[in-house]
Amino acid sequence: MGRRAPCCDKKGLKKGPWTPEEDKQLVDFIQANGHGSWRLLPKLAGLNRCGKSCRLRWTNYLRPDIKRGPFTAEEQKSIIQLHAIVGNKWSMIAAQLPGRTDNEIKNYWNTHLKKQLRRMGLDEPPPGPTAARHMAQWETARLEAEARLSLLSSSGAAATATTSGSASSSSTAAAGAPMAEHAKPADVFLRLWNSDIGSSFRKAAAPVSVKEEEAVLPGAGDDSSAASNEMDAAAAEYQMFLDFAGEELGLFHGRHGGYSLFPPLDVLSEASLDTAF
DNA sequence: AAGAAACTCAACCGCACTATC
DNA sequence: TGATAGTGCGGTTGAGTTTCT
Repeated sequence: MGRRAPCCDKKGLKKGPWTPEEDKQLVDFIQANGHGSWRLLPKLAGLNRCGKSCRLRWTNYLRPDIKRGPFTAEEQKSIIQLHAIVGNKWSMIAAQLPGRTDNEIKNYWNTHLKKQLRRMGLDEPPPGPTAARHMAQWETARLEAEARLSLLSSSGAAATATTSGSASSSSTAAAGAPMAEHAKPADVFLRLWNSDIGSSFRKAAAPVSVKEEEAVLPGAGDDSSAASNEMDAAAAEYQMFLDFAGEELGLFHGRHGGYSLFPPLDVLSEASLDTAF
């Protein structure tokens, strides 16, 4: 497929921040006519913007169902948990947080959570010999999860077909479309997270990263093999976590972007979330 | 009080995928 | 069947704001 010309290469199209007038024009038009073809929309709505810019503005800012304001503790937890399994699939994560956009979650992750986790020693450690190993564990686990998605997708994911219904795009789900596939409020992720496997994973994850840091410090090194064993154990725990998610709970159903991985947040019991941490 | 540094987040860019012709 | 159009997604940028020195 050849490279496409950028949609905004037309001279004279406005870029940069949207004015309240432009916002109103866009909202009025979409409310009256729907967005239809994004490429045609700006012309029809009388906006001097490219369609892509209009779509972005609408989906990330103007959509009526967008929840503004700070992320709640529950949302933070969900993001962290989901990110641990699916990685930077912001649209998938957003699909589980009604009213939040992928862009918002991505920004929140990059500016708050990443930093927070790093402080706790749970995110990518600083560069070094053990860092590569630590990162490799996480990356391996993440790739495993993605491989499962692809595998299930290519093998038809028969079980999924019965529950997925409308293979709506993640952004549609994020836009508040009803998620028929989640009619049964089975808080699958909580079951996983609260299971023995989830519990042991949680216990293993934090201390290991601290120990692996100590293991590379001069003078702290006579126990490096023990630290290494613990890291292997943590990797194994995480692997079990993923296996359990994929095989026992059927968590990785369907093609990513096509179906939701988990039930929407609003079916999750707040109390269970609190006890999960 | 002022300049520098750090932070935040809306918006843009470019690639990838699907649909259509 | 290949080319093209349309759209979605993740990564990145940069202007505005806040905090620090």
